[in-house]
Amino acid sequence: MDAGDLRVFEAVARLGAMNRAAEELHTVQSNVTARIRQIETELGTALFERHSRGVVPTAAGRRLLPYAERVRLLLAEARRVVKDDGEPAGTLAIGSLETTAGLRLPPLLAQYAAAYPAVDLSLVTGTTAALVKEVLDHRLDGAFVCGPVEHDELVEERAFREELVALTSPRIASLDALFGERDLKIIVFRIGCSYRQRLEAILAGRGLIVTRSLEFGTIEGILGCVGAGIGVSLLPRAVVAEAARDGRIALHALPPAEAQVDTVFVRRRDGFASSALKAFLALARPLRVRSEAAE
Amino acid sequence: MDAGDLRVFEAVARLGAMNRAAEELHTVQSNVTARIRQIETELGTALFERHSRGVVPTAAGRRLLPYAERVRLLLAEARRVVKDDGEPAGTLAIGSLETTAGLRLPPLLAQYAAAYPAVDLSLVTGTTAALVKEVLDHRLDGAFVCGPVEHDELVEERAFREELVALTSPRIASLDALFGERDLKIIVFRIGCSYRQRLEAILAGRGLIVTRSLEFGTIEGILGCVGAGIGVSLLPRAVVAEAARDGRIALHALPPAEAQVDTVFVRRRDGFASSALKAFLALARPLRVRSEAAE
DNA sequence: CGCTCGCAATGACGATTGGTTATAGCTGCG
DNA sequence: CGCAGCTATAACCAATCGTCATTGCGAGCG
Repeated sequence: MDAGDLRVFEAVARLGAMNRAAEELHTVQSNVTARIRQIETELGTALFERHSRGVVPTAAGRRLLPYAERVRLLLAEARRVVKDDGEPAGTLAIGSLETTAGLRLPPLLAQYAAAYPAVDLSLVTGTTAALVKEVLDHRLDGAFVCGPVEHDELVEERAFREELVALTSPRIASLDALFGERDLKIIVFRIGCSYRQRLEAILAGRGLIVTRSLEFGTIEGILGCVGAGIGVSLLPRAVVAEAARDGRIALHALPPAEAQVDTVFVRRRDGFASSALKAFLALARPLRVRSEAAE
Repeated sequence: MDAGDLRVFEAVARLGAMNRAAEELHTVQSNVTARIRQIETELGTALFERHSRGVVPTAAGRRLLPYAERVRLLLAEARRVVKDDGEPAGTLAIGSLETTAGLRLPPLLAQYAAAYPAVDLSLVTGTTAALVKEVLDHRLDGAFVCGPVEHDELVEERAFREELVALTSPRIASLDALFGERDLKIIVFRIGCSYRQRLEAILAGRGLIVTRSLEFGTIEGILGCVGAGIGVSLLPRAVVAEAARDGRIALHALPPAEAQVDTVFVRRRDGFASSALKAFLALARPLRVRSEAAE
């Protein structure tokens, strides 16, 4: 039983059929059958129950499955470690909330890309929950998300502290004045956006229950909608300061307990941090200090 | 690069020569050379510097080395997990201090052996430091050692609480009376015995500096030597109670802070606990309660 | 009931890889 | 220089792996 065996085993277990596994592995069914049988005889245990519609793992197979993934991940990590000679290189996949990506990251990313041209840097945006999952599944090296996360397998460090402000149409003088409005909606980036729950809680604290919502993919979309009086949103102050100066929207400060939100950088605790990631952290950490000092 | 490749890589790195690695792997040198070269071309990096007297790992090779072991351990664990159907079976290697092995374990081991005849149980004795190392190196499933250990990779739970008593010849009325003795020695099981440091500290606290020591492999040896007035020892009360009743030696109680010692059971935190080990823990835990209640 | 569909098992065969043998080349040492 | 100890390389052999074609089996369906 070596790494190759476990790869075919994993494919069969996941797809539930040697046929499809063979297809995915770019080989033929008989080959998969033979290798599975070989592993089974080597281990002295049946790993699958064969049925006419496919195969299902036996208890032993279910026990083996997690090891197939662990071995795969470990070998992949070994390859990366061997190639990583301390000079940041290769790929670095970072995740971020939409607002953080727009507000805080551009200078950081530009600086990083200039300093380490050998790194293939990629940035994906998403919600906190989605990004955390991506990090856990080894698809992202790390992510800026809404903290705290407090997950056993992750290590997090505070990156930025934002002041959230409520956004409304310029016609609205204060949050309390929202009571008169009809058909009010919560306007957020996406379903599952981290700020959404917080906004709902803030409004609920003022006696406003708003269940309908709109999702946008861009800041501009949110600003336009809020300005038109369609709803209320919650965003970091710095993101919307300009729009407020232009009179397109009104900002409503919140008490610190409601306004303060920490953006944390999460990464996996286990395994190894590539040189590319280490360099990124080294570049990002000073920002955190500056951000704290600015308050 | 699969598991087999890593095994030959590991042998070459450890032995510092493809020649000797080939011998250990029961193959020939050219084969080892070829596989190493193949891994190197696959990874695109040299893993060894070749010299006329052998090979030394490059920086990349040194980075890869720990992964070779981790993959090996992970695959070995996978095999065990597959075979482990919940019914305790296979091997169970337990370590223990000599005194614990003699005093506490016999009924436990007998009970375990009777309840789980399918398990090939083995017990080795040694010092705390040696046993901890054996556990860390996967050579023991767990060990009873002198606590606390407080190692990141280990989980420990208190098993027994012993009262240590000082042993002297019957002629000595108290520890303070030792001042008159000449050529006094510390008598312990072995170099590195966990109780040795404690005994030295206890004597030092009474103004006695004893640097010479004797080591024995059996309780009887220690008792004989102590009884003959050659030295002083420190052992759990229960171990030596009978000898004291017979008048062969004198016991000297110590204040609780010095006398109390916890015997803890340590095992690796990571990985998995075999059914054989789980069953052992299930059997051992009630003993702990009884031991505490007896105080 | 018999047909077909989807899937696994099997056996024969070619391709690729891994292992073996023998030999050459390098380096430090007496 | 020649020896000892090591690695590199080429040629050959064996085992494994992958492929193709075929068989067998159970489920679903007309």
